[in-house]
Amino acid sequence: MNKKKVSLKDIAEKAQVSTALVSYVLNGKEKESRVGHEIAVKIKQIAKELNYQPNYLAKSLRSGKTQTIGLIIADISNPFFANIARIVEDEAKKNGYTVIIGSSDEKAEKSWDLITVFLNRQVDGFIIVSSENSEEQIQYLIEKNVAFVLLDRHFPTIPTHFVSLNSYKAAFDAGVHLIQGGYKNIGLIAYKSNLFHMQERIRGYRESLAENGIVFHPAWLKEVGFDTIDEEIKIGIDEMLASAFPVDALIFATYRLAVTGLKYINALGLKVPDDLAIVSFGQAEVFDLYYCPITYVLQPMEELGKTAVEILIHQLKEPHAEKRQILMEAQLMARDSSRSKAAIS
Amino acid sequence: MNKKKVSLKDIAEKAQVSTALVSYVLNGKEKESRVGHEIAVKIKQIAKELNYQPNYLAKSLRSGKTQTIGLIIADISNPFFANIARIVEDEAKKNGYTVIIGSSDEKAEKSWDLITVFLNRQVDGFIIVSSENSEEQIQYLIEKNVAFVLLDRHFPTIPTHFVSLNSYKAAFDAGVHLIQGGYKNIGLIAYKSNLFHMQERIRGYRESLAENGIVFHPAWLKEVGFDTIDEEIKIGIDEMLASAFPVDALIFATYRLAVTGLKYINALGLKVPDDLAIVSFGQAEVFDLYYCPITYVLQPMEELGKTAVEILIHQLKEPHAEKRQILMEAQLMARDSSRSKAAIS
DNA sequence: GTTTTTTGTTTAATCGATTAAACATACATT
DNA sequence: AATGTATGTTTAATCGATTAAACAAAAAAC
Repeated sequence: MNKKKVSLKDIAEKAQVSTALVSYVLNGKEKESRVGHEIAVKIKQIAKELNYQPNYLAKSLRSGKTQTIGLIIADISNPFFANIARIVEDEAKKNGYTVIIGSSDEKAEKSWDLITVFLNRQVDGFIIVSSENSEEQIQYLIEKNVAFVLLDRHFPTIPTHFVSLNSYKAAFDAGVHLIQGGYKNIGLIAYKSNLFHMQERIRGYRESLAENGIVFHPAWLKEVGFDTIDEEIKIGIDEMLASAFPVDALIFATYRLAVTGLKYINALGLKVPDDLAIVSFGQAEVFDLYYCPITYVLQPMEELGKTAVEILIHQLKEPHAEKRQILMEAQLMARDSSRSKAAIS
Repeated sequence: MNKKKVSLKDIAEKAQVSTALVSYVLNGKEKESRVGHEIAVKIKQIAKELNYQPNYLAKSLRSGKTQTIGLIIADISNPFFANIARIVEDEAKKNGYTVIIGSSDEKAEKSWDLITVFLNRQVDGFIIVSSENSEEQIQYLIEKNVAFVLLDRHFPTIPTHFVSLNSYKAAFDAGVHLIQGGYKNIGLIAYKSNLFHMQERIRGYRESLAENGIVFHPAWLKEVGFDTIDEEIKIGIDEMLASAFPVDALIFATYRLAVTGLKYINALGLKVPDDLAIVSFGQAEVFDLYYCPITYVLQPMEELGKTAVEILIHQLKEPHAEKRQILMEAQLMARDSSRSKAAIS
């Protein structure tokens, strides 16, 4: 990284003026600072000639702003989050911000680390997809007066800005969709997590049964641990199928659960949807490629990401505006994996 | 972002010494700068008490180093690159570096943008997955004496550090594998690209045929444009099947081509591998989930990513060491989609 | 023809950390 | 006692940009 970069001073010298003038001109403050017109033109010309690029570090040091956003996501290897990351990055760039991304891998500890590192890097604010038990981190940010928005997951008891999905409604719709298709014994595989959005998915599912007069059986709900999904999903599916009321349809509460579950369903030789109908949260190419396209809950990723950026940037400008809390609606994309029982020969 | 941060000066005042001493002590230079022992202890203690965190901006401005790496990948929505990104990030962090990621979406223009933005942000160096026709960018970096490593793709005519895959060998192996399985009419779907790794995949494929006495037919090779893969793949597959020598096996040169191609193969109602055997580059969950697990070329992602970081960091320490150019070997993971013809009933 | 205003430009402090060089003691050497 | 050598510590410049305040010269006001 050689070739000493062009600095304000270089321009100043070449134009035979002080750096102050150069700074005023290049920041469009000629008017307020009443810079002479010819000089202003000259400075602009020299700046262009030398291809001057201001030094962000110096700027940031002075201003206390880095024009950088820290994005902490729960799992970069999940295509949903990878996509969100890309959207956030694009949107931020449009607004003159750079994004630094970190993946917490669903671990509160890693997310603490990232917060520390990013704060050290003087990010202007955060967009966070929270992991379980990270409430104290959020409290910490609030106390420190750091700007942030929660994305995709939020804590109903902590007043923060957030943009997430109406998980209750989405799960409810998924349940109703299956019931209307003639399925009666509907299972749900979710994460064992106290995260609000997960609890809401469970609640929505149960409510869909209740409201349609279907008695819920405990074997139909399996909550699996993050670190043991492979084994637990197998156990869960086995139990659902072997129960006194064997399931004929199954909802997966996340993309990863679906992928793992479907592998096992394949291994068991079950035919979707004849033996088992499927609806899943999250979307991905996988669902298209499956021999029987998978019905899924379409999350408005583009909007989620863009809105998060928008809220954060607005917050940076007006730190004390009231909290914006947005719940977006998902859309159920019905495909073959949940086609009506009547339609199955 | 309130609560004025603790600075060196704060510590200095509290300890009644100059900032110089504080700096020496906290940077472990007590010995060289012969700082008094009691004072050193006192300073450390106060620093801990106040939970002092140095200001990276100031440090960087002074030192000219930001401890930041710019990672430019070709496509963040491709799980292969998303994974690489994660590996690079982890490895960099272990070495005290932060990574800023940008996706060029296979466009040279976007990649130019990213280079400019990242240089402005004073990254110490780059790890780049080049897009087509970006040679001049590479030349520019060389001229500017910027540290960088090419990852996964390189330009054989430009002397740079790089870590990539032995694409020729991998494609050759894929061809041989199919031939040994009894397949004789083998097609390849690749990108229409002058990128070296793509040309090498084509060369390896053709060589595998040639070396086994199979006459290559032009209809067997389809090169599709980045922006028109959907349509072109359909055309390509149609032509391969309708040709005078209809293919009984197909190699996809990348993950994305495979996903798109398999969708079409599904739509055509072809059975893998009975009607058509498949081998693909890249790996992903999709390949496990397919009704018939897909044979793929396993790239040593972990090593690719780690080595790239290692080379870059070494380069930052010793800018003039000779170029390290590494070609790693892929491993063919044989699965059902290419099982031997003899084994098919 | 002073005084005041306006216009145009420079000076210097600042952001926070680093570090060469200067300074000030104490101790050792002859 | 005079000089030299360690041992501690402070001063001040530096990285590059911003900006309040000081300054100077020209134009307007009385």
